[in-house]
Amino acid sequence: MTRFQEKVYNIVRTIPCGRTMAYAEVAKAVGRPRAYRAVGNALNKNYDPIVPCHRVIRSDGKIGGYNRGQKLKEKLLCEETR
DNA sequence: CCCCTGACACTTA
DNA sequence: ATAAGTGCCAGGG
Repeated sequence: MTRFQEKVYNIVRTIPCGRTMAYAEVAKAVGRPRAYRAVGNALNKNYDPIVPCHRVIRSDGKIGGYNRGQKLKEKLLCEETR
């Protein structure tokens, strides 16, 4: 586990319910505003349920991807954003 | 060390 | 508004 991913997971973990963060936002939080690609990579490799990666969406407001299936991510967001 | 990949973002056509 | 191209960062082979 690299420090980068560790930081990314930490940030994503701080995302409260009904709240979403863009990959760029997380990247800025970790100190790499231009590393949104790496952030997505980290989350993609991450399979830990302790990290609400489904709260992380694209800056466009789109769902983006999810290691468990975007459909599920969309559903989860809808449920908690409710 | 170099090349490829990836859950993105921005610019231009 | 949508599609395609380019730029970016980190990890793995």
